[in-house]
Amino acid sequence: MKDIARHAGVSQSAVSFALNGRPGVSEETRDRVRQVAEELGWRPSTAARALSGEGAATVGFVLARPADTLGVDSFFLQLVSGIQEVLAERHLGLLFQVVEDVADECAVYRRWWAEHRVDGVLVVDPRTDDPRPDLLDELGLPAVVIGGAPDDRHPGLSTVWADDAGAMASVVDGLYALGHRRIVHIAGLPGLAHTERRIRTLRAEAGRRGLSEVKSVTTDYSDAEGAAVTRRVLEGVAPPTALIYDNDVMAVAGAAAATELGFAVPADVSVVSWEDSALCRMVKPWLSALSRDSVEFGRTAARELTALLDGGSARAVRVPVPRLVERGSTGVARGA
Amino acid sequence: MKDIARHAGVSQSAVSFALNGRPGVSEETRDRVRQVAEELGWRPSTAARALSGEGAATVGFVLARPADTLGVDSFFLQLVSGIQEVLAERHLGLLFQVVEDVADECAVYRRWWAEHRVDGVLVVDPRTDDPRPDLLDELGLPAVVIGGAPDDRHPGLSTVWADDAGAMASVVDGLYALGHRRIVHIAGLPGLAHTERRIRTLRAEAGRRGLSEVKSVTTDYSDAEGAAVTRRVLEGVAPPTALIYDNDVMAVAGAAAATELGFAVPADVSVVSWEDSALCRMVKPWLSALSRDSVEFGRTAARELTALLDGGSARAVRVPVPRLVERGSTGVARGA
DNA sequence: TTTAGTGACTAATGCGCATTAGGTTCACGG
DNA sequence: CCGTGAACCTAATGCGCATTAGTCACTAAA
Repeated sequence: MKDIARHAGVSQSAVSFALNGRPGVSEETRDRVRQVAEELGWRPSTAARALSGEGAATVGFVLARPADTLGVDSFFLQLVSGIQEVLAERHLGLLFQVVEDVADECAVYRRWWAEHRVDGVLVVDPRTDDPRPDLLDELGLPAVVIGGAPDDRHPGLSTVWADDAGAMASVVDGLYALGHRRIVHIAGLPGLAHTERRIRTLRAEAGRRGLSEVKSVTTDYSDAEGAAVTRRVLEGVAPPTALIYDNDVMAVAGAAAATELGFAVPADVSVVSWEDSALCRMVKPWLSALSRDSVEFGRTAARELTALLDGGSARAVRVPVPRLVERGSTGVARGA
Repeated sequence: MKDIARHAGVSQSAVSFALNGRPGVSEETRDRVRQVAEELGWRPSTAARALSGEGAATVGFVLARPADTLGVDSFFLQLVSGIQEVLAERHLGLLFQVVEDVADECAVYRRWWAEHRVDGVLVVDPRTDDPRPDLLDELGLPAVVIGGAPDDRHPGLSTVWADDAGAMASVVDGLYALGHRRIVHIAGLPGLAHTERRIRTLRAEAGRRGLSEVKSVTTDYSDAEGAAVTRRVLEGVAPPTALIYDNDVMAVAGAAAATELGFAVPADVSVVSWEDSALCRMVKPWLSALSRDSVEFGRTAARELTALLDGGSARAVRVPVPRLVERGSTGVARGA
């Protein structure tokens, strides 16, 4: 800025006013300063800006997953991509960190907060009994929870969520209409808010229809567990006629396992994946899947966070209910 | 720091000396200051540190991919995970950005540099005729190129690379030994350095053995193109007996396409994937794949970058040659 | 007894920006 | 002709830290 001031023949303050749209300089001078700044390729030092109270111009994103669990998962990359798109417009940086568990994640938030490193954070994989909302409230760190249900106890946090309950209800509706009465839901990690929501909804739906042979089994989202659970339930007595998998990886692995056991898909057993991706079109038959726009999900979350940073108040935003894309893996229940 | 100074009954300078291990304070005072800092949960403001010449304590990572291409790809997430692991030890942040193309990527580097936002960057997907090394040289931004071959013209850049040439040679060796003479390599994006290296090596190996029916076809890495190219080459006259795919997504899609066309794997056509992941074990038969440790790849790259930041000189590090994991998709060539 | 030296600390400065408090000039009204 | 305000600009300050240049007391050497 000193250089710009010298080149333009004005004081540093004038440069600051000119470049930040503050009053106090003539339009003429403003233009001249702008031009010089342009020529010099000047960009404000984020450090200096941050130091003089402008915030860090950075948003944090922590992914709490053991390194070996980071497998084939298109969701996060797409989510991040959407987040970026919105943040980039505002020249906000995304500070990304992978940690082992939620405790480490909390430590990262504390550190970022103490270091004034981020202006806000995006929280994923909310859990039942989650320590993070309390912490973020305590720290006063603006935050958007992605995938959590609206939560009255944390009025400071925004929430961007998909209606899992509604989606589950519609999936069960569809399967029921096809004659399915024995349904197993191969769920994701226990303790995750959306896992629990889906499980609760499935139970409620089953109860409503008087279906006793409907249950959920939790897993770690891996192909291995997806296949293992599939084998276990299909080898039992009165095996299910429909399987709902909480992600695409397990759905594909599960469908393969079923086929190996001699169960034809969808003649003997229908398969639904709760995540749509190229994976679902890599097996025969193609898997019916709940499709949602993860990139848009990310955009929405980022928009909520920037709104919060702009001083807006927190709110809960519901993204469209995932849509069931019927492909070849769902059909009429055997014997129905 | 002012608070700490007050609580400990010393000057701010003393606090700074004490906490940074500088001489000028007694051990007794140092301990007291440390303790007070601990109690107050103090962490230095990164902005202030950066402003007083300590660097931004941040490393940049740009992924130049159109949003819709960010599909099922375990490589990057694993790579980032490994990078993180090393950076976290040093309390270095990772600034992550997704952009459309290399031109945008260069713009991001320029901006980061001007804003003093990062101390160094990690560059992925190096290309033939890549503008990035020149730019980074010009900016004087420490950088590690991931996946590029050593490059004499940029003595300032470190390189972490895998020996694609060696791996390709060994794959061709193996296939040749199994009697394969007609081999098609379904390569990735043209222009990527490693794509070109593999193509060149394949051609050389074919030439050495006098094989005329060996070729490479470039794609965009998508399952769709993988399948399309597979169909095209298998439907031609004298179809290949072995297919080498540059990633797991195409390998799986290609294997499925081959099966659909009535080509049994591996009886009629052998399939090798250049990327190993859970995907390769989701189809029957399981795919033989070149396996490498992406997490460790990331760790190595991050270590090289931190070495550079510590003032070390640039070097080229070769990671172990990917190992071919023989599974069910490779076999003796029909008629051999 | 003086002097130099050393250990332990404080005061002062600068990093690059935003901002607040002052200045100077000019036009206009009384 | 003075006072007054507006328009435009400059000087000075602070953000939180690292660092350099002192300051002071006390000890060992001369």
